[in-house]
This record gives sequence, structure tokens and C-alpha cells, in this order.
Amino acid sequence: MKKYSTIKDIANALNISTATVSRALSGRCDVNPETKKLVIEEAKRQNYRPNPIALRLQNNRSNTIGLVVPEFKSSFFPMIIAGIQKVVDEAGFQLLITESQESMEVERRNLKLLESNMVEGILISITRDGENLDLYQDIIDGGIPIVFFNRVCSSVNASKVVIDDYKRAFFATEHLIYSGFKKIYHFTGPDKLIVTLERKRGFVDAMKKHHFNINDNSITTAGVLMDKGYSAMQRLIEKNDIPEAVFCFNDPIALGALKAIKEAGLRCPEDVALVGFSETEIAQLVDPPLTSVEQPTFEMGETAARLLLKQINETPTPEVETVCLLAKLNIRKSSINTHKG
Amino acid sequence: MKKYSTIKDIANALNISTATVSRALSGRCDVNPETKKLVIEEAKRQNYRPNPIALRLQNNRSNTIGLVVPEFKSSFFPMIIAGIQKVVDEAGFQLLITESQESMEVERRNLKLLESNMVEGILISITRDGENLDLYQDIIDGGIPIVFFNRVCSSVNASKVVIDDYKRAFFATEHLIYSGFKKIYHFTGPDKLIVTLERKRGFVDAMKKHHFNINDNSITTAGVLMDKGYSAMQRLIEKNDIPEAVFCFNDPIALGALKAIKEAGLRCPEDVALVGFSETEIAQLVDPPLTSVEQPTFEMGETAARLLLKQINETPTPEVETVCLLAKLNIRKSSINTHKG
DNA sequence: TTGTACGCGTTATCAG
DNA sequence: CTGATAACGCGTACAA
Repeated sequence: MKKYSTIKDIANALNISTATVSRALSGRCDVNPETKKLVIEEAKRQNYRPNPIALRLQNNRSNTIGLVVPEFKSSFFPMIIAGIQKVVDEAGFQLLITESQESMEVERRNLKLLESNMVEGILISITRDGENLDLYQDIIDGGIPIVFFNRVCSSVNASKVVIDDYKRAFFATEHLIYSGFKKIYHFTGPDKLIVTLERKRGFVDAMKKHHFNINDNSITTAGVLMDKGYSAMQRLIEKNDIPEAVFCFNDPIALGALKAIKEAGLRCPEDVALVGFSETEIAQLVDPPLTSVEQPTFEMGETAARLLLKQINETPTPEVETVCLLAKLNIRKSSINTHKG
Repeated sequence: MKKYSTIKDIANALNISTATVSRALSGRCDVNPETKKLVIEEAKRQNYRPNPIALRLQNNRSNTIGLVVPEFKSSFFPMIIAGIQKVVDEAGFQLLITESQESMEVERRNLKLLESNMVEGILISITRDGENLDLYQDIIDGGIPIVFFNRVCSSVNASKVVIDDYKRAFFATEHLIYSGFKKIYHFTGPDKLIVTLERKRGFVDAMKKHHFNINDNSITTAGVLMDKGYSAMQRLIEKNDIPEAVFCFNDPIALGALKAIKEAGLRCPEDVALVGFSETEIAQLVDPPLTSVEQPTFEMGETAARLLLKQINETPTPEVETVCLLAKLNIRKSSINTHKG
């Protein structure tokens, strides 16, 4: 444990008061140039630097906002962060980022860490593990506004930014139906996320609308990351229950499925067509290029940050609001029906 | 500006002393159960919560370490962060992440932000813009150890984690030479980075060793991101100065080049072979799969974090050290010479 | 069991 | 121009 030099140390060394030291150091004019020089020299000698925490204790403002994301291995959250950074920078605030690693417990720790750094607001996309409901509420009650984006928490009264998952999933499924595929499956995400449920609902409703059969095998729980899509598809192949097309919860799942398809000597889209979701940069680069729903990630980040700044700056605190952004289906080779033409 | 409730407010409301309130709230036994109950009720009524900054002012420890990365759009830094997170978590520390967006000025702001949150140490990979030399030194002098990783700052006396860029670049180039390619070019990175210089040096020395000609056109400055590789390759194609093989500064550059090659109706590796660097997850997924140098990203994060914790925890402060990790060339289809056999 | 007083590091106010 | 002192919010010896 080190002992840092303080103004008091300098004052003692020079036999003057802390007040004078403080003034000399803050470069005011109402101090004798000579003593000022002495103070600055002594400060340098002692390697003095002001204690940032003491400063903050008085200001009671940090000009900082905090962010919690589940992960940033896929390019999805990084794109959102870029949007957040832009708005936050422009507003003269700074951004502190933490990663919950999809763990509720780590999320808790992160939130408390941000709180103890006195961030003035928090942006969060929650873990797939579940919700730290009590803590969200507690933080908000404590006067720190929270804005949820992408993966939101329904039961907390806070601003939220989402996309129209249901509709896009519905249209993506219809796209497969209109393309002439008959046996259409869905690889779904983590049970507890609202986005999972919404996308699944979109899939189911589209299938029902067109009187397509949905049985026990139609929907497989995959998850979030690539390896889950890989194993889900592998299991289907092993069971010889191979669908003509799969609508996947997200791009990594679709890419994992693609890998399994290729390894089994099958082809995409000839044998199995694929549709992803949440457009990652990789989608366009793989072979075949992946049909996917493009989310306005950058815009989502901007919007979330703006909502938060509103909560922070405006008095009285404005009503919370939920913004729904529009996504778009990019049709590429992975979902072209080569049999039908 | 809100007014938060403090123990003083509670004390006033109940006509007792702040000390009693403090004790009651911290759940000690040496306080009348009755007053304790009253205090807790009043605290809840006033929506009291302890001021984290005041607490920290006494402890003088934050149990937090800070991180600055240039970006996390490519999967490179996220992988490193995963390694850092692991070690930091295990040590009971927390991690605060900031993104410099490849800007020296943002990097400055981030470093100061971390400093003012009293992190106990900082991990950093510097921007391609250049070095905030004075600030690094100042922070270290102030008693906060810094560990550089990947993109390091040579002139600061601090611990560093790097890979053997020179050797790997040398071997990657030799791989192309041994494969029988004659006209071999290099797309290089940002001028100011040491990694750029090391990789370029490896390329040049390998070419020289085998008496290959290097002229003004052999080396093109590309940069860091995909679009730069794209435009660099486009320019060569326009000039009809098409190399048989290109050793690229990193994977995104190689992927950009690949895009340009395909768009021009050329094929990889038949017309232009490619080798990347710093293995991203995409490398294996593109068509053709990309030959690339695999960096031990996770391990790099672990190592950097461990070095930092050493600096933080051990007294007297241990000597700084530079760790060089071993990378590995993964040969895939993009660099197979189809003419030679 | 409770209250007083001080310390953490700094700035600001006021009196000298 | 300078020094003493209060204030920021909390914990905690020590005294009552």
C-alpha cells in the first residue's frame, strides 16, 4: 500500500497552509509568485497529484455514464457501442463499459461497480441468464436512470429500445414459405429472453397463417453462440430429420448450422436453406452469403444513449418511453430455392 | 441537480446523531433495536443510499483495473478481453473498459477517466494514431502501473506483452516463397505502430534472404480495417499490377483484398493468393478459407492481466518485464499454389 | 446504548 | 497575499 502525497504534505514541508498550496496549485493569481514557485517545486519533488475521489466528493457529478453488455465477441454489440459512443461523446459525457459475460452474477457486480463510480445513468442489455430485477429497480429508485436496449426487462418501468422482432421473424418465415420451401424449422434462442419469445412467436404465427404444420421437431432450442447452432444442426442430421430450410435465432447460430451442413457433405441452400437474424458483418462474407435480418445497430446505440441523456438532463424527469426501431430482411444466396427456380 | 439523502438528514429527522445512524445502518449489534428500527424505516422513507465516493475516500482502494482498447469491431480485442476478464475476476478485481476509437485524444480522455475513478492499474493497447507518451509516463509516475499489450509503446518503462511479429511475418513470407509464388507483395499497416514495422521487417528480410526483388510497388500502406485492404487491392488491379500473392498486415485487410479480387472477376488463390495475420474467427469461414497467423489472443489477455496484478500487489514493485508469446501460421486454401502443384 | 469529534483530500469562504 | 475553518458523506475511536 503506497502513501500518496497530499497538499497537506506540501504545506507541512513548506510551513504554509493547505489553502495556500491549493491556490498555488490551481494557478490562481492571488498568490505570491514566489511562494507559488516554491509550492510547485515541492509538489513536483513529492510527486504530488490531486486525489480524484476527493474532488468528486464535492462536485457530486461524474459526467460519466455506464454500459453493461453481455459480450462483444460477435460484432453485434460493438456496433451498438459505436452508436452509443458517438452520442455520449457529443454530449460531453464519458463512457465506462463492462461485460457481464452472460452471467447474472457478473451483471450484478458490474452494476454495483458502475453505481459506486457514480455514473449518472446506465445503459444495459441484459444477460440470457435472466433478470436482476430487484437491482434494476433499486438503482432506478436511487436516482440513476437506466435505459434497456435490445435485450430488455419488461417488468421494470424504464425507457427501452427494441426492434420489431415479431414482425421481422414473421416476414423472414414468410420469405421461406413464399420461396417454396415446405419443411421449415426454427432454431430458437435462450428461453428467458423476450427477443427469443418474440422471434419464435413470429415464426409460429407465419407458419400458422399459411397452414404449415408445426410439430415437436419444428422448433429446436439452440442458444446464442455458433457452437450451439452447429450442434443443433448436427443432431438433426444424425436423426436424419433434415429440414429444407431453417430460420435461425441469430447469425452465429446460422453460421454454426452452416458449418455442420458443410461438414456433413450437404449444401446450402440446395439441401438446407438458412436465414439468420441480427446481421453481423460476417453474414455477407461466408459462402454462401447469408440471408439475414439487418438490425439498425448503430442507430439503436444512438437512440438508447439519447433516451438516457434525456432522463439525466431534463427536469422534471421525463416519462419513460419505448422506442421500436425498424429492421430489414436482406435476402442473399443462403435462402434461394434452387429447385423451384 | 438532485439532492440525495444522507445520514445527516436521517439524524436530523430523528433527532439523533449521525454516528448512531451510521451504526444502525451498518447492522451492528451495539445499538438499541428500537432506534435501529426507526433509523431503517426513516432511511427507507427518505430513500437513503450511501454515497459510494465518500466510502472510497476513506478506503483509498477501488479494487478495479482499467482497460483501453482501440476498438472492438473485429473479434481480435474481444478475445483478448476475455482472457483479461478471467484473470481479473479470479483476482477479485473488477474491470472497467474504454474504447479509444483509434484516436489519441479519446485515449487521453479515457486514461484520465480511469485515473479519476482510481483504478489501481491500467491495461492498454495504443491507438494507431500515435502515443500519448507524456501521459503514460505521468500515470506511471503517479503510482498507477500500466501494462501494454499487442500495440505497445517502446519508450515507456513498463511491462509489455507482444508476439514475435517479426518471426511470424518472416515465416509467412517464406511460406509464400516456398509455395512457388514469384511476385509477392505486402499490404502494410499504420506507419506508427511497432507491429507494423516488425511485420514489414519480417517481410523484407525474408524476401532479401531468398534474393527476391523488392521495388517501390512491393509494399503498399493499407491500414487496419477491411475497406483499406479493399481499396489497396483495387488500386493494384486498376494499375494492372497484380501480384501472385499478398502478405497482409492483418485479417481485415486480407478480407478486404479478397472482396476486391472477387469483384474484379479474379480468383483466390488461383490469381492472387492471400495471407492474413492475427487470426480472426472469420478467417476460417470465408471462401476460400484464409491462411493466417494465429495469435494467442486469450493468452495475451491473461498474461497482460497477470503482469499488471503483479505490479499492483507485490511490494516492492517488481521489475517491469516484456513477455513475447508465440504465434502460429495456419495454412489454408487462400495461399495454395494451384499452378505448381 | 448514544453522542462528540476527527480523519479521508480538496476547494471555498472569510477574516486577517 | 495568506491562514484558519467549514464543507462534501461516511466510519469510527473515544467519551459520556
